[in-house]
Amino acid sequence: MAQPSGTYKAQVHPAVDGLIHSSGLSTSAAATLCDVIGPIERYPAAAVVSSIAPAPRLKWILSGWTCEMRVLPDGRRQIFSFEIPGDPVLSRPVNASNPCSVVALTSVECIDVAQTLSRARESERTEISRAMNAALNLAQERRYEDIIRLGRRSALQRLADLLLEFHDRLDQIGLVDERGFYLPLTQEHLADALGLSVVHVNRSLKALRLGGMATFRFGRVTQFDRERLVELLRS
Amino acid sequence: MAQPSGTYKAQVHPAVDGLIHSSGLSTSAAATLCDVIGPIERYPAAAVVSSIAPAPRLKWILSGWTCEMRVLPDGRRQIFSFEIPGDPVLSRPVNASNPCSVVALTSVECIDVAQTLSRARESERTEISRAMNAALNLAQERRYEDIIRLGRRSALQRLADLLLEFHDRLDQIGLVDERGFYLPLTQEHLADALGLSVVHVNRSLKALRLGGMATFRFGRVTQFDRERLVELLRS
DNA sequence: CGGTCGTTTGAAGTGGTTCAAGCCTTGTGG
DNA sequence: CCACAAGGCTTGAACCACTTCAAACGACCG
Repeated sequence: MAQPSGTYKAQVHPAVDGLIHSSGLSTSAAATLCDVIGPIERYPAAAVVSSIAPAPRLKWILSGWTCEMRVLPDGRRQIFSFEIPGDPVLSRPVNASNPCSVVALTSVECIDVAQTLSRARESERTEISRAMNAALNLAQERRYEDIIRLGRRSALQRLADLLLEFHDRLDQIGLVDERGFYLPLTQEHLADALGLSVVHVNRSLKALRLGGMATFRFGRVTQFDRERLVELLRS
Repeated sequence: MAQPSGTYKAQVHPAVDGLIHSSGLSTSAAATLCDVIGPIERYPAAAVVSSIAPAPRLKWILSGWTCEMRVLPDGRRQIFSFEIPGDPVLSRPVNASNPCSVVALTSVECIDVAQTLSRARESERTEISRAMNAALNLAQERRYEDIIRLGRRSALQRLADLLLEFHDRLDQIGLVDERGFYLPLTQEHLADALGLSVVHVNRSLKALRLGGMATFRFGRVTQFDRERLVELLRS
């Protein structure tokens, strides 16, 4: 799973695909990035991706899923975002004022951006760094959608909206085929992201399934009908 | 309302106070900032603070309140954030993919940050620019709290949490006195920020009032009991 | 093959919405 | 200075979306 030798193939590397897509990284800079990818950090599912240093560190996901989340005093959780290959994410040191932790949902491979950048030549360093920032910005913009989702949508719409987000993001990195896409989450994860109870997520998923709009089962989304899901958001 | 001549007095300038507080701007750089404050843009209540240029422009609020919001297809609104003097806010050109508009809630005075920076000397320019970014970052971090508010809190808690945020932010710029603070919003604004109906905001405000935790009436918050409001969030 | 975690379903309760009407406050024009 | 209009606030009653609790079922793992 390290970088390929020499030439870079877009199709085999969803993460690089994603960065190119979200930030307009040039293919030549992308090739450089592949070459200088530093020590790969690996985390098993459920591990916390935390910065050991006292300052936040920017990580870049090569493979696997993570989420940003916080556990509330009463034990309930709020998930703020999900990261897939090609996404940058800020991992912070664990302390009281930490707004969120980054948690691996599957086994995860990622790199430390600053560390990898230090291995690149000056010229490409700035371009890659700019691209990472652009991708980070894009993630920030998504938060507006998150807030609308929580503030002004019904349970069914929240699910539809989130599934659409997953579909479109995974599609950009080539992880969607005609049969659907993998979604390594439990219903509880969806509940914690959408501000709903697990039970109600279950019922809403059933409604989506019976309505023929999307089926989420065994970690896979199938029967995904983009048009009708979008339609659902307009009511 | 232009900058004072020569010396800078913290007490008379809530906006500068705020920037110092949120970003650790040095008092000398703050004095420079006051001196170079560029053409002041003025907007009446309900006006849209939009960038005429095709690119987003960073504005810095001198006086008055604004909010970031979006109107949904069905006419309902979602308010993403409120800005008070000393806050930076990104004003975007109006177009279809615009995530949000900045709207003046009172009459507002602000400056264009880039324009003002161009009037400062190199050395102070970087420091002021860094401070603006730090303040912008702080606003970003607040979004985590916003999401928890919407995702995992009851109506009463959402109100308590938002009032606490207002109180603490206004306190930092010296806009709270022992009698309380001004809050130039309608109940509908609160509803649109908290993802609730106006009617329910009204009932919840009544509950807070009867519970002796806070009274919001006629654009003023009084009887503000910080401890009990914090207590309310821990249940 | 048993245990654990995740999913599914039912029944009852509750927090928030919607609709509708009346009231209060503020601003405006006569 | 008063009358009126308009917008915001307040209240009641009915309804519905979502939660909670509880129990059973299914899939996966050692």
